[in-house]
Amino acid sequence: MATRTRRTERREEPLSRERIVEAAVDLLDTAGDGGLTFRALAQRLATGPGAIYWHVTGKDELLSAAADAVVAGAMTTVAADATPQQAIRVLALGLFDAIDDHPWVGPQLARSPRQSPMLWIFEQLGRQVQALGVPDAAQYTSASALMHYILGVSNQNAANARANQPLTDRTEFLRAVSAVWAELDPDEYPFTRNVAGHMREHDDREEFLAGVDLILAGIAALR
Amino acid sequence: MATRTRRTERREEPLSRERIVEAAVDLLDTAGDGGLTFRALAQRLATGPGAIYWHVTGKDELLSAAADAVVAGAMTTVAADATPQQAIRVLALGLFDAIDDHPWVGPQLARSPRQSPMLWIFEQLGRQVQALGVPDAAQYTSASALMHYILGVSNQNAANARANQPLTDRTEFLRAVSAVWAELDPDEYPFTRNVAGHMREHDDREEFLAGVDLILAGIAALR
DNA sequence: ACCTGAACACCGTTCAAGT
DNA sequence: ACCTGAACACCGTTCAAGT
Repeated sequence: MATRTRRTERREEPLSRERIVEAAVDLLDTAGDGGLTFRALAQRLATGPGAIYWHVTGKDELLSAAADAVVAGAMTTVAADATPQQAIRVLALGLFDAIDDHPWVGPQLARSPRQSPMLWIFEQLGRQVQALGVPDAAQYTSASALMHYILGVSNQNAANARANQPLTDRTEFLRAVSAVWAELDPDEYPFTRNVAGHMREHDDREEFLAGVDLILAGIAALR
Repeated sequence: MATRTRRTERREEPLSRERIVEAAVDLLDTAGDGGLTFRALAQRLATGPGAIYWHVTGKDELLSAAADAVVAGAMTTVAADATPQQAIRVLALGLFDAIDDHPWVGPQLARSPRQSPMLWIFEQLGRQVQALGVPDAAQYTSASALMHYILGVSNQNAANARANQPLTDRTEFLRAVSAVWAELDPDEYPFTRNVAGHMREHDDREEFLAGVDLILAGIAALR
């Protein structure tokens, strides 16, 4: 008998929801927010645009599924012996990095109709809030504050990165923002001008975690 | 001489950036996120689609300008004799209501290239943070936490309202969410199930303000 | 059951032509 | 300077026809 090929030849694998979503994520990462097209996706999958509709109801479901996949991947590892505070920081950084890698996820999360990825994030954060010993009546508020801060900053960061692709260096980018802010009209933007200096020596992720800690301090004050 | 018409006849006013943006806001409010079309907008302005391009560079600028107009309108009134805490609550509620009235603003704010409306919100909140006596190094973090929480919850609320247009009654809607959450798999969503009950008797705007106060408590802890 | 790809209705944007 | 509207390139989605 002839030797079997070691790994399956990349021959015509059948189309599947999984393969479609995977290709969609790849296309979104590569070609950006407007790059996901049924025609481009079909070409990449070596088929016609109509074929995709057999596995997926439409573009909305496709985007939802793509966001689902990214968020699920970002939330896998939660160390069992971590304190709630540590676990929250790990979750926060995981989301921050995932959204940085997949900038299209942010806008999608809010629009999602069933918004299951957000519910999952809410659940994960809420468990840690519970473990912190927050009284029942304040648990919703606490988890909500953490989630919205985390997603808001992550989105903002991703949008900035997308808008300033030329400046790949992060410190260079922050320096540029700082310079723009320092030039603002002092009568209209006194505060923003004032914090412009702080921006120059500020590390995104540390700054992000400082915000998480601020909210954790607020939560602690509730006990 | 014939009597003059009391108010100017709505005859062919010349096209202007202002009229275009106004019509765009109206169209977005009426027809929803996908309702803003150059053809529909041109029809409403009794002209051709090409005419709009003389006053506006494209759809992105149009959306930015529309969001700008809404945010500017929401941030006008800040009482001079209010405490910083009160001023922050007023700003927060103003944004909450504005985004509730114009649900398309949320997604737009994040995407905005120059994102000037967000900078303006940041500035307004930051001034109050400064007035609270927060040390310089923590002012950025504090204003950022407030802004992202406020915009996140407001967007979420607007997205929910848009998704559940049939249920106009708010308490009815919350009851529905509560019922769905209570039915979640206890192994996968223990926390969310647990707070489902709290949702039934929860007032959106009060809950929203509770979150603002939580962050204010965190800010106070920094002093 | 699953795929193909032409066809439909619609969109943002351009541009020669008008006033 | 400002407006008109046909035309272009592209999109999501459908569907008769194939295997």
